[in-house]
Amino acid sequence: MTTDPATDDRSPGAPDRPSAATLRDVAEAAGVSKASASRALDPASQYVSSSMRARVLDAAERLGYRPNASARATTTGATAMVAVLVSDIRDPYNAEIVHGVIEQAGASGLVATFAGTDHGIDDEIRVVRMMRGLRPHAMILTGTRSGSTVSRASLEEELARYTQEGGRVAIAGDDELPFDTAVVPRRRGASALVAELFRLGYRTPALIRPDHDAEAARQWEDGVVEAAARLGMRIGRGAVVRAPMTRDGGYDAAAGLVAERPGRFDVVLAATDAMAIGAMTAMRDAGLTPGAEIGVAGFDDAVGTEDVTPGLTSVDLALARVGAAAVELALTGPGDLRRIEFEPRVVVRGTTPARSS
Amino acid sequence: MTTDPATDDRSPGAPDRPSAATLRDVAEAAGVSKASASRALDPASQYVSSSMRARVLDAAERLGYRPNASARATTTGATAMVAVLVSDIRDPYNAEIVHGVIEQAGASGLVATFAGTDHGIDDEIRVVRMMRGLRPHAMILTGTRSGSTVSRASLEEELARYTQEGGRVAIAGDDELPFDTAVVPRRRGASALVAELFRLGYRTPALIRPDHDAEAARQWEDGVVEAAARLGMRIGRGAVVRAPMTRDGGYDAAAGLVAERPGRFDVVLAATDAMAIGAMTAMRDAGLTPGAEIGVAGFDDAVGTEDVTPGLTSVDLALARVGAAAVELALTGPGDLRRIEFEPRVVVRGTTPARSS
DNA sequence: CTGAAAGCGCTTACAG
DNA sequence: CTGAAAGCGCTTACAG
Repeated sequence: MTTDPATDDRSPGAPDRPSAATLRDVAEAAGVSKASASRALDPASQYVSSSMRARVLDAAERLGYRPNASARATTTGATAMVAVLVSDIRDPYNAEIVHGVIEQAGASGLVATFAGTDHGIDDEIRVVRMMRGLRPHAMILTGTRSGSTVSRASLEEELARYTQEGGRVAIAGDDELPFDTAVVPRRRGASALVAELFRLGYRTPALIRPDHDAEAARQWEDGVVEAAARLGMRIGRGAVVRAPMTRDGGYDAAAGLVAERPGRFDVVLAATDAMAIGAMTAMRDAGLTPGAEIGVAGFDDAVGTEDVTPGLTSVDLALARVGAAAVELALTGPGDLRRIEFEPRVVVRGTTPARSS
Repeated sequence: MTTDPATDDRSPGAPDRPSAATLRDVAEAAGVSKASASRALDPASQYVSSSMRARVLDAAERLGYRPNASARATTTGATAMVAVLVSDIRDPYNAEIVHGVIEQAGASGLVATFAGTDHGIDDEIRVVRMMRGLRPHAMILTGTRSGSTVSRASLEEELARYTQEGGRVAIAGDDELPFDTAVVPRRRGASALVAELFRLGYRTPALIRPDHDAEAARQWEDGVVEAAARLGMRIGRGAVVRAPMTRDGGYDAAAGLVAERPGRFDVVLAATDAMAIGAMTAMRDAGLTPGAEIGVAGFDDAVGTEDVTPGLTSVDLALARVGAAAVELALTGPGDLRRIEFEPRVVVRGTTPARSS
């Protein structure tokens, strides 16, 4: 953080730029003053004769005029833009949130500007600094961040600086930073899933969870365990298996469960859809039909849940809505530390038919 | 295209914005003129005494100064920004390209600005108009576009307008618009895969291709057929099956092949990894081990190829590099209608062991 | 090496 | 309803 401030992002050799049509061009073409042209172009402006407006609009159309957003921004002080900081756009989870952000921003007349922060929290700090120069209306952070406590403090400080300048910050994701947050309802979703399975007649779940301790995994497990306890469902000692968060991880874990605990569970819950799909295959390979003897449910309803047979029961976390909600929070500020959390949607498919208990 | 020009993207009620530190603030704090402060902050500027530069840098750091990118842009004429138009960020294919774009833009000191164009080519035209106002250095278009010929002409016209204003345009994807293009090497990749399989001893491929006629699918099939013909591999009449472009589509197609043409093919090529993974399951269900009796290969090496057992042979299209290359093309213009195409990488895994023919 | 001045393309009081 | 003028925060010749 002691690197040269403000000196690192000069643009590279800008080509000589032929001129685009300018407000003055439009004004001249329409035979009016720049001030009038500006007003005529502003739909919100009241005091404009419709005849002049028509002439100006016509001239603008003819010239292919597009107002220079930068000039406008230096006049008004802020850019019609929301900046999005996303750890990795290739993660389908982030992509879904980002999609919601883009849509909502567009609906609010703002464009979304991105910067990747693949390289951890320090990268994120750097990006916040850079983005500040753009004077966006808001910054949306998404994805989980890892990094030292020191880095986290620096990040918060940099964001605070931005809010002091009038910027708005909102988080789309986990509830871990002191700003307005659209929370991904993981815990709640896991609980809702378990409640639905209970209603369908399931009583003895087995769990396949990631072998790392990410916040997301913990929330899922907490949600499952909490609902199970509340409803009086038993989760046996050996019924929680850790495995790599992949299809094969799910396969191996389920294979183990089927071999070692036959008859001791009536439904397998996996922390991700990919793991659940692996588990389905393992069950097939063991001579079981997913859904027939034992139910299977995934989580996140992101990919492939409808592509398998039978369809995989899962939970739709409405991530695009989370992204959109973050934008709304940011744009309707100030109101620090608000929380928005959607109701996740349990999607019951063929892998969890009702039990005739 | 006859809607009000230039009147549709005024920003919503901008909050009263407390002031951010400004160049004048820095200059005053350092006791120098604005001009000097500006130069001191510009690493490329030669004529600055190091003592003054130090004082200015120090003041900037203290004040948390970030140059106002908009003001700079209105002075220099262009924004340090590349605009990316992407049809759907949730598509992993697009996400991968976009990732490359973000990285490369960042490396060039530019930020990437996005707009989604989910709603087809007309949406894209609208977005180009809007983006023009931002005066980005370049616009990168990615994803396939569908739309009428009229719409396509309008899009080209709008893009031409942008280039006349000094903007640069590059395409990352299919070669279908008259601008510099970083081409996704689908056809070439399919050919390379077939050649590699030939080398491994395979002689009689069966094909599973999507049941729709997207350009991407056609290129894959062309690449396969061409290489097979060149190498003298036989593709029987009934050996090309069309199926939905999903895991289950691949499953059903492969199940059919195994049942109807036993012994008539030694490797199954699927147009996507998802279809190939479905095909693997179908083979297992038919009592075959993928790779043992019959080889399997996917395409695109996007997701899950390493998560299955054995690992799925596939082709890495290096989409992130395609995205990065598009940025480079755009930034090193002008040079109309250049084509860059990378060598795709065939990734041989367990599903296609060498045949002891 | 440094500073005063002009200018980038807008918007917005302020006077008509 | 319309226009002349000032100002937003920068950069860049132009003179020292």
